[in-house]
Order: sequence, then structure tokens, then C-alpha cells
Amino acid sequence: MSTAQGTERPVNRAVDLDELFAGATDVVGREQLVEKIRAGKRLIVKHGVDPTARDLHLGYAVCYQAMRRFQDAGHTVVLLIGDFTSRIGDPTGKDKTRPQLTPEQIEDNIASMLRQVDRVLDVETLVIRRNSEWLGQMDLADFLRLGTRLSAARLWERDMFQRRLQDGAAVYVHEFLYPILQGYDSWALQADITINGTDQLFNELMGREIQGIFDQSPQAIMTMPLLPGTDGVEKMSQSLGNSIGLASPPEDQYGKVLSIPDALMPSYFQLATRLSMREVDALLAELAAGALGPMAAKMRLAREIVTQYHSAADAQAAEERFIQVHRERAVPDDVPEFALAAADLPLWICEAMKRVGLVASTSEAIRAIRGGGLQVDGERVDDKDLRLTAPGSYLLQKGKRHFARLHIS
RNA sequence: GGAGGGGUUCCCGAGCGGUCAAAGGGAGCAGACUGUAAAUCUGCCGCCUCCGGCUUCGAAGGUUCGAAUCCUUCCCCCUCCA
Repeated sequence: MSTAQGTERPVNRAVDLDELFAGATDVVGREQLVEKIRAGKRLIVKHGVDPTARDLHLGYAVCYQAMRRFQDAGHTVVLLIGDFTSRIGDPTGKDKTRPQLTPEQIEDNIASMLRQVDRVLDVETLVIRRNSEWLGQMDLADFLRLGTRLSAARLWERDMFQRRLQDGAAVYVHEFLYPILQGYDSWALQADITINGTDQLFNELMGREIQGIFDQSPQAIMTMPLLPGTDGVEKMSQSLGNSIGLASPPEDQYGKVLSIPDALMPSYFQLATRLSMREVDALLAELAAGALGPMAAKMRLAREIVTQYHSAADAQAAEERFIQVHRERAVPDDVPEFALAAADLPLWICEAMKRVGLVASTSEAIRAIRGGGLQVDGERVDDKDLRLTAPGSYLLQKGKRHFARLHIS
């Protein structure tokens, strides 16, 4: 079993521990870990992910920021791709079995993931491993042998299982066994610390258990809080539509950050920016004291984030644009354009709105008109039977933010 | 192997022969308000040139003047006992 090799960078033994662990909800086994750091050991820092295709968002970045700090301190960060475990599939949806990923798809996904994480992590020194390397070789006898050392009661403790049991929901065998495999990963990598979301605590504790069984020094577990989404209620998740993508355009990021509830600003400053704890504390103190207005603070937050994932210039531009569009309600300059021939005249307004994609159906267009939400050239449309009769250029608009320009010639 | 519960509009979830395009919540869209794309309040939220029509309630048949609601078969999901 090979282990990850870091590059020959010096390890910073005197690293500021508070900054290193900043934002963590908990660090299990911190004492031991600190000893290793002080002794100058180059830590193996594990972060496990599924190789599913997805757009990474700020929620994921919370861990990456933490991992980056370890990289900066000279440690080896291993991005562990759960290619083997993902073949088993995540059971939680009611959806039918997920199509199995081919090795090519997995490699594509890894590549796409790297293109996104390189905005946070140092990809040069990042080590990538796949757990099929060892799990793919494990035979049933090995697995059962491991089973002789682990009590099922230990697995049942998992609160998720307990809850499902109470609710009368199913617990599938493979998910029951999943933690063992994930724990085995830590042993295989000889991980000194694993960094992941709080939801992974149980699985990672299994790693300590298994490392202990094989007389390996148990990994520390640094759990990071789940970043709330822009709705301020649910955790950030692509499927909930409350996420801010790392690769999203500057304006999109900027706008979304400004839309978070004020109460979320502290967590975002702390978890989603590269600012140090000290800087964040100072900023929040100013905010609390009223020296810094909430809007100003949030704009600062948005700038920080856009700057990190794009550039200071992009952040500046996004901010100006935001002010224009939302405060001054100007028409954006990237309005999608559509062209139609004069032969389509006269064109029913509902049809026009549909052609241009502002509404999905004429029914919706009619409803929108009744609700007063459609405009042509800045004038509200009140008559659902309105027709465009002359060739020319029309600015179609739904609400305040959806525009389309239609050229008829 | 046995017993039972269930599949409803984007999601969750009521409905259990007509008054059902189907309660309620969430999401989404719009209007008002605001420092914000937040919060709050209001409206909309299957399709159709829409004061009328058409197609929906796992699938296919059937019973009825009439079904999401009853019957039959099939597909899928869950729980409990063994």
C-alpha cells in the first residue's frame, strides 16, 4: 500500500493553531495532532469526496479553505476520490439506481473538480488518490476479518440509523457497511487528520476505530460547519437552489451574496472568505458597533468572495453593475437578443414573450399580464390581446430582472 | 414465507364516487415595501388567443350518468412478523 508523498516544503511547526483550526466545529484528537505538528511531522490531511459531476459551491469551499491552510503550513493534503464507494451508490434518494460511472466519466469529473478547486487549493502539491486502489483489491475474507474486530452495535449507534429505525424507514445493508469502507480509507492513507463536513463525523470516527485496530495512530477529525445557503435556512446545496457556485460568473456571485440574510454575514465572513480570524473579528465588531453599515458590510463580503474566485477587477465591475441594475434599475447590457421576420407580424404579445423565453407558455404570459408583470419598452402591458404590429426593436421585460430584446425586420 | 401500508400536479402532503385542475406547506414567478435578489404582505402557480375548452392523480382495462376516489390485472416502494 503506497502512501501519499508531499513535496519537499518545510513544515511550519509554529503555525498559529487558532488560525489553522479556524471555523471548525470540533477537532477530535486535537492534542495528539498538535504534538505531531510541533514535532515537525508532515501531516497527511485527508479529504474524501465522491467523484460525481457537480458544480462546487461555497459550501464545499469551507473545507477547502481549511485544507489550504494546512497546505500553506507545509502539510500534504490528499484529495481522496471515493470512486469505489461511489460505485455502490448513495442510497438517500428515492430515485432509481444511479447509473454507474465509467472510469472515463470519473476521470472527467475529477478534472472538472480540480478546475474548480484550484481557486482555493494549491493544486501543485495536492495529492489525488482513489479508494479503488485498495478497496478494489480487498476480498471478502479480508472484509470479514475486519468484521471480527468491529461490533455491529458500534455501527448502529449512528444517529441517522437510529432515527430511520424510529421512523420505520429502511436502512440498507450497503449504507450500513459504508462507514467501514470510509474508515478503511483513512487507514490506507495513514491519515493524520481528516477534514470534512460535520455530517461526516460518524464515518470518520470509524476511521479512528479501524486505524486503532491496525495499530495506527488514529487520525484527528476536523469537522467544518455546513454553510447555510442563500435562503438562510437550509444548508447550501445545488439541488435546493440556494447555492453560490465557485465557478459562477462574478455578477451572479456578487448578487447572490448580497441576497443572503444579514444574520448570515458572520458565518460567511468566517467560512467563505480567506480573511483571517482576526480580520473577521475586527470587521464584525465594527458592524455590531454600527461603525459599518449592514449593506456596506455585505458589499465588502461580496467583493471578498468575487475577488477570491475571480479577480478584484471583476468584483469591482460586478458591484457597479449591481448598483446600476438593482438600485438604479437600469437595463443590463447583456440582454439576450432575438430576431424574427416581419412575416410573423402581427405578433401576439403572449406569443412574443414565449418565443423569447421569458415565459414557458402563453398561459403563463396571460397570467403574468393579469398580475402586471410584463412590460414592453418599459411600459406595462395591461391588455393580453396586445399585438406587435410594426417592425422594429422591442425591449421585452418580465418583472424587474428578466429582459429580452426582440428585433423584427 | 406470512401480515399490513403506500404510489396525487416541481417537491412534501391532503383528498377516498359528483361541488376536484384537486386542501395545506415549500420552491418558483409577479406586485407592494426595502440598503439587497433578504424579511414581510398580496396575487399567480397543467395546457389552450382564457369569462369557454382540453389533458392530468403509478400503468392498463372495467363498473357507473359521472372516478384521483369502486373493481380487476400489472409495475414499483415501504414496514412488521418469520
